[in-house]
Amino acid sequence: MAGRNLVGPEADALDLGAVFRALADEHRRSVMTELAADRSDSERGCNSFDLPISKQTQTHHFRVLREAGLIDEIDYGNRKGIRLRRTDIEKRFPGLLALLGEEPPGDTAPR
Amino acid sequence: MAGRNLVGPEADALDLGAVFRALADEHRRSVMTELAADRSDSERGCNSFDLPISKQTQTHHFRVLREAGLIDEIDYGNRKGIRLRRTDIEKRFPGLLALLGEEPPGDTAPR
DNA sequence: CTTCAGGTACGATGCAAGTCGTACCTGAAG
DNA sequence: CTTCAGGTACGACTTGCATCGTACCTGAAG
Repeated sequence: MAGRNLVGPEADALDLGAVFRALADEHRRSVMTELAADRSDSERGCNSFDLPISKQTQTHHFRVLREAGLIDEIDYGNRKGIRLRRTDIEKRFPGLLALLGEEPPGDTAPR
Repeated sequence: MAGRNLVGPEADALDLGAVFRALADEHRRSVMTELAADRSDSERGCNSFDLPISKQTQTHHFRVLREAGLIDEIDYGNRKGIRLRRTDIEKRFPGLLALLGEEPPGDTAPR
């Protein structure tokens, strides 16, 4: 469990309702789709997704994703890292991340 | 495409966002979990789920599921039949229905 | 030290959605 | 015909949530 100082639920405690609610939002789903597409699972800066929303709203969305157990947030003080919890997700909900790839890219426009 | 007089989107037009939004609600997810568990895919009456909500709200939820492309609603005039669109769902989002079985039964309490 | 960019906390706002009350429709059974 | 259960339509209410404004914190660079 290295590099996870802003913690979400454990792998066994992932709630399907929270996951679906998290993925119901277009912006959060676009983030997850990008993360799922990168098989290297490298840590990313949270402004590397260029979401068309304010900083405060981005903070809110990343918090929702973390509390759903989908990502880790690594706090560096004045910046933050994002990493997909691929193994935990695949363990609890196998095939979920593959579904995100089924969505045609470019459909991530707000509403 | 027999027995589908209240139609939702075609199989190719299923929207992942609409699906996740539909499955984000506990009541709708409990319906889908029951339907997914029955491999015979027999048609069911829409009061066979004993949801702890009023008739009007049930109508609303079944409409959302239909418009998301997850179920068919067969109108008999004074009653209604519900059938899971398993093949369409599996074609567009393979593995999605299996995820619903990952949820422990009895977690379908409201809120 | 000051400055500045990245990020968070708190509150307010606006809109979407879940819920139900009332009224109405439909078809089957008396 | 009347009665009744199942279902819908419309509207109202309430909650949840996405969004942003303001203020504040953190760490790095001058």
